[in-house]
Amino acid sequence: MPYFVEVILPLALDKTFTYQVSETEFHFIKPGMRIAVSFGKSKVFTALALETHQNKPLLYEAKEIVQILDETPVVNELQVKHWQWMSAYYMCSLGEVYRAALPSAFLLESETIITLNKEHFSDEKLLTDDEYLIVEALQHQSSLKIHDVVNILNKKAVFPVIQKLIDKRFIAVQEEIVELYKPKQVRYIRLNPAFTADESLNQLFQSLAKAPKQSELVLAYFQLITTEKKPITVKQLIETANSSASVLKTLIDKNIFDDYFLTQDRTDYLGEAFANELHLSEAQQAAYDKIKHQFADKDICLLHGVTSSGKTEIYIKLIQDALKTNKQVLFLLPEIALTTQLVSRLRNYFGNKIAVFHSKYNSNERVEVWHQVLDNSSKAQLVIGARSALFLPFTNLGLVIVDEEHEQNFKQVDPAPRYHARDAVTVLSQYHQAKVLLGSATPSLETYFNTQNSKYGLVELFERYGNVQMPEIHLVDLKDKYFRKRMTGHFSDTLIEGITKALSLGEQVILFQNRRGFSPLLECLTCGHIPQCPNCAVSLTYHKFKNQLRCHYCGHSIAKPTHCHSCSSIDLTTKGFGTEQIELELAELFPNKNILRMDQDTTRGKFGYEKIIDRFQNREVDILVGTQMLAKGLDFDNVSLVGVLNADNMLFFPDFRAFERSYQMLTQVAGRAGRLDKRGKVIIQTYNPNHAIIQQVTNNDYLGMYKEQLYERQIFQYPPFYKLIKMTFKNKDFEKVKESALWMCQVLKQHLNLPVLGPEEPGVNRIRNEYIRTILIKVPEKTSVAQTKKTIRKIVNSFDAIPNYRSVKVVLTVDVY
DNA sequence: AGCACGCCGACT
DNA sequence: GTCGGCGTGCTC
Repeated sequence: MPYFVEVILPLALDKTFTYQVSETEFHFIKPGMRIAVSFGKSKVFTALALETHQNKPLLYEAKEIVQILDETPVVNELQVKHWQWMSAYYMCSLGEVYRAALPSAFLLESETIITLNKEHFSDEKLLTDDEYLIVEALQHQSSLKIHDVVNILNKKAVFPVIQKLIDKRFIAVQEEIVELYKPKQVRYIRLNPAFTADESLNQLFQSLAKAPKQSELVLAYFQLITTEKKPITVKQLIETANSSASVLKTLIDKNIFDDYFLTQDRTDYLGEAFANELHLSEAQQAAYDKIKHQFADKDICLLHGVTSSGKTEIYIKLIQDALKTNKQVLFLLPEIALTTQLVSRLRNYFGNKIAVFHSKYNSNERVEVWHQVLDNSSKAQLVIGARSALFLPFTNLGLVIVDEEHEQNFKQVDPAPRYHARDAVTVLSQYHQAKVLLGSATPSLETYFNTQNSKYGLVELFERYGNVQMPEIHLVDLKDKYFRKRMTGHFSDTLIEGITKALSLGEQVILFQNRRGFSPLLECLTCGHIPQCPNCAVSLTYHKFKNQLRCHYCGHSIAKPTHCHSCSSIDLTTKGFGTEQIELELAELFPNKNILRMDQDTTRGKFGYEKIIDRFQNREVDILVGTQMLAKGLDFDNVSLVGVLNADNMLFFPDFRAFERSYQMLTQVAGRAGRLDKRGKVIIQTYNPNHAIIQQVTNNDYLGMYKEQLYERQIFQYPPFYKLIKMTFKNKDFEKVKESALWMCQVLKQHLNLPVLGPEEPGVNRIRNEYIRTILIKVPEKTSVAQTKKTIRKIVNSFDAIPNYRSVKVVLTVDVY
């Protein structure tokens, strides 16, 4: 009776695959183990075992597996269940979820390596030119990768050539699996056991009498071993003895010391928890009590606390509670950049129990955290991370905190699975019967709606920590200011006065400029020509710092032209304004002040972001200019003024969430103002001071915004009343995209009996040389979303069966953010 | 998805 | 005549 294993592959294929295994393997394999399998002609993939069985496939001969990669499962049942939900809900393959879930070091790479076959040498005259080239290359270097062969032959289709060479027995091919994960090794030192007796020890010191450096080191070793009572690292020893590696090497060569290696967890934190007693303010304590109360009969609770209300302390208290019951805690943040600040704060309370996990961590570190979570290690009782942290192999999750719950960053846009971490983690927590706390000063409409219909609990905290007052918000009417000529560049006299005053008091200023939709362009004064991206339907953006024009969609860049490409005129001017220009204007207005800019360009480096924040916190900088990055949960203690240069461009962004977003953004930015001893001030420059959103921001009227927006959402059929499923069509051929999207739209309308919008041509209708069309499907609450998705899936399948449309890429996005 | 096979246009 | 374009089918 043959044995089989059912596996998933990290590919966008919507099925499982069956491989044959031996009886021993059959009994060894457990679901959740990784198995290397060969798939297709020449590739080896890391598959994941789902189950073992003995049902021989009828239609094909199952291949044998290459090898089992794990001793014990690295993925648990709850995860697979969660992946299955994700794949169904977000309309992607299980393989895509699998690929997203595992750290890349877990998904082994296969690299075909070819070597010269020395045993069997035929006549070289039998070789074609291509074949000869390969054989010749192999005489210089012992092995070649497929990639090298591609370069040598300067063509892609190298397999036939290689195949012929194999047939002629000139070369051999081996598939080698490279284990990417190598735990970090730490070098330790110990005294040769021969010297442990007192006598031999004396002899040792005598023998070293003429080598003071060496005896010093040995002494230091004894000193260390008594104080540390644990293995001594080489680094430690050299540092303590203030010695050098060469002295130690001599001692090792003399067989006095032995060195050895141990793997270390590189995510180790050396400090200890301060065992700080957490002190909650009255308001915080009350909120904490209410959350506890809500958790008694609700699994999900929203903590709606104004900016700087001290939500973190409440989180800490709740985490402490969960950890006391030996449960794992997951803390999700919208942005990696925010983890540093938070982690250092939480370390004070949880010391070594914290593990950090996000995609910027290198693969080794991620694998370590994965193992710690899998083993329910004490080092990962609290996991802090960006959205991908929800894929960790939790076995015993007790509490999930989603901070800044409203952030759109929680939604993954590309590639599949296009999931929203807040929503996905909600489902996961149900499997674990864990509680979820969502926190925000400006909750998303969806979440707040769920508190109003009693799905979620709601706890409000309307008092700032330490009784700091909410900032006072001033509106500046730009139309009026321009009319009265009170503007200097993009600065109104009011804003300039505000900045001057704050700076004179030694306080810091934050200026916010949302660049979106309004970037500096290069325009020809003679013919009006604006340089465009050759690959995308957008104008190129001018970057003064690098003196080049860049495309924000595909990254294409050219040096700043000296002549107009259209009419050769040399009269070129920049138009529009972004952070860079604001920074320049500021330098002219306040020549003696330190100004720093924070945006995607300045935070690019490894710790670019941290460096800027650090300098600002250390008060080395007087004015910080930045984009939306500034709005995200950063706390500064000396900022008395926040200026918004133009509140309008985000207000009129063509998106059903534009108003909600603007409210959130402005409120969050405004929240950066204020100090313990002084009420903060916010100056918002706008052309629409009477706009409802601007007014609601000014009056801190979340509820007003909520009600008004909710009403609009209901009338215009948007979330939370309707679920949105977006279809995006992409192809190099403009007509093909147009026609295929139209076909899809008609068929959808026929079969769904739901509002189907489009096909629409987006504002930027071409990115990376591909034309784009979109269709939006609106699914009302009462309609079964699952059923609708099935129907859509079927229609997409028949779409793919149309020869002419096959090459059109169709991307499905469930829940559009 | 990726990849190879196979069938038609623009050049050495 | 070949190189290389992309349409087609398949992967256990």
